[in-house]
Amino acid sequence: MIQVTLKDGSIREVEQGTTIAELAAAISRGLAKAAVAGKVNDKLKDLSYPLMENAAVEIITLDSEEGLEVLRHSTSHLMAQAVENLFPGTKLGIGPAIAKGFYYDFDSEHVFTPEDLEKIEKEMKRLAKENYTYQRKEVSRTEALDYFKRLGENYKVELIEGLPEDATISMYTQGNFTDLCAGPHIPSTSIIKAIKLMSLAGAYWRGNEKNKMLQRIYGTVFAKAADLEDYLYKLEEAKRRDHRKLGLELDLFSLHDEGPGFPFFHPKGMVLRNALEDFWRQEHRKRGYQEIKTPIILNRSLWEQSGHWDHYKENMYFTKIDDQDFAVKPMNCPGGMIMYRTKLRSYRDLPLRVGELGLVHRHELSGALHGLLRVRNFTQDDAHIFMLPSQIKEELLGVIELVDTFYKVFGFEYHVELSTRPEDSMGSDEDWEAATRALQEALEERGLDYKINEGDGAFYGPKIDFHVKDCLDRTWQCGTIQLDFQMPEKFDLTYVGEDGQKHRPVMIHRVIYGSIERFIALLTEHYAGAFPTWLAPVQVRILPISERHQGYAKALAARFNELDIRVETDERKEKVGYKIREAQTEKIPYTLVVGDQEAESDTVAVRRYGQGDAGEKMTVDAFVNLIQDDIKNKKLLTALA
RNA sequence: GCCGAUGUGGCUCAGAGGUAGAGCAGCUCACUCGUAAUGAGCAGGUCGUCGGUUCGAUUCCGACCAUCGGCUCCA
Repeated sequence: MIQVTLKDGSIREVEQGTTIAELAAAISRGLAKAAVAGKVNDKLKDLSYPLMENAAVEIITLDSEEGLEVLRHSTSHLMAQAVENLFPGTKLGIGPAIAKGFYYDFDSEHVFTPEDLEKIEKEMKRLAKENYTYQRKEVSRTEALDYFKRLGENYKVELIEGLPEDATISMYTQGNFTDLCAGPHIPSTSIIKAIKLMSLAGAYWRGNEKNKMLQRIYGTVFAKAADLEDYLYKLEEAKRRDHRKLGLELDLFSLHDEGPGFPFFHPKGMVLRNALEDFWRQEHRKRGYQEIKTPIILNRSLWEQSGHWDHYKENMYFTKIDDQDFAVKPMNCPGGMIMYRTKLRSYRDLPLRVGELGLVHRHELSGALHGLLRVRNFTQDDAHIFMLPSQIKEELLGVIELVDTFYKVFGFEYHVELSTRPEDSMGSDEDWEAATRALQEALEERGLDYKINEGDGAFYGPKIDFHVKDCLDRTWQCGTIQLDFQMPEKFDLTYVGEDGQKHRPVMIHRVIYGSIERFIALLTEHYAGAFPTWLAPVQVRILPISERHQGYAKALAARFNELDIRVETDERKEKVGYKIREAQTEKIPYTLVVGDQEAESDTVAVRRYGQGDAGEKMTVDAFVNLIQDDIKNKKLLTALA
């Protein structure tokens, strides 16, 4: 007999060789039915895995993310099986589970079409009903290689050859289909029901653009149909929130063939931008930042000095002026360096916090452009902090606090990643280590969890990235803090220390919004276009009921305008219902209906966005107090879109 | 940049080898109206661009441009 410790801490004695499935059955019938896999000493295993010694065992069901992951992975095999049945000779790439589904990469002469997806899905459903079991077989390296070589599965062969010497190589078979796979898998295909193939895409073999592009089919699967429907509904909701769609509908910005990736901001988009920038200036002023503006175009020599010429050239735009080479800035820092050098700095001046809302241009690949989220010119809410080495941690903490303050105001969740030295970089190992350690210490002192991205740092220093989560659960890098020992060196920046000698300052590059354009996109999707009052392009719209109320409406508008409340009057000869509908469509936070009753008593009938009531009557003063409080406190709208 | 799809009036979309239609928006007129669409009329497009096939193409073919979904990259 052996002892197994279950998730709840209880210990059970079972025969040696008992499988996880049998263990589940011994615990309860329900569990046996729901079980799809098991976890032995924290390692995922098949239900058929025999327990040979004392271990901690957990039964995995489809209620958990891990269970779904197993299901999704197994479904990707099922899809590959269907594809092989329908399109014999298709070569297999890889087919993992991903966040909300799975994919499989195929290499086929045949170019898959959306109609094929329907056929494949149908075949998958047919195969699922066949109730094939997923059978694991451990094989030797030679056996595995022989098998896949015989089938001409060269990608699988490449994978096997890349496996470490001591790796256990396993293959899984369901029906007529066998795939190289570490597992685990669900016991049988009949569990797979709520499936949908989603889309087709090209994907490079092993993610390397030098390799052949394979055809990737994305699909998803859930434990039950209701979950799948819910997921599809959320995708629809996300489409409704798409900032490209809302940006057009709300007249915020536009993109044109004449300037791919170079957005045009409309008056309403500018109001939003300016509100974000005003808030930014205010918060930065409070924290001792100064603001500067450096040129867009600067001489080649500067970019050579900064290292951009060597490390960032592919992303830059160039031009010639009077026969000399110039570059359009892709970053603001070199300009900031020049600024620092305009006078002799003392240690008493440090830390020097210098902000710049700087317009940068970067050549992005045409296929990467995406609304305002990925553009070719954007405004970074940049700042460079020049400081003494002893001030590093405190300054880092200051920036982290600032980022947190900002994101909280918008109600964004975020997570943090730390990126270390990339291959193409400059500087000494010691500097990089010191910089990385400083970032790490600041994060730890702040008590923030973080993920490490090896080799993902900027070419001049390691960085902390802040990733904001949007309504589609996509994450976007917004804020970033980069610690830099290189630029001060390259530009020979100095300060005079207490000892009267020149010393080298350390520098931080950082952004909070990241890019104003991207941040606007995120906000648009996050709020579904219903911006909180402090950001709303139009905060109040006044609707006179008939022409004779226009005078009162205009007088009110003038009053609000004086108070810096963004107001519009809808004087069209339309019914109130029509105007209300339009105001709601435009997601204006406050709509004021004014007729005889209001005009006589200096009151307004207030209707808030998304709250379908007739609106409460209040005096104009009371309304002013209400909206000013709303604006001042940057209140989030509570109503849904 | 790469793979695939798409590209028709401001917006959403229909259409067919013979030289284009709808709804919304816009404009005009009537209605002066109390919380999500009043009615009628008018106007608006060299069907992404450039070539080719054809008696004839916006419709078929090719190239290019842009957009969309991914890959790669990144604020």
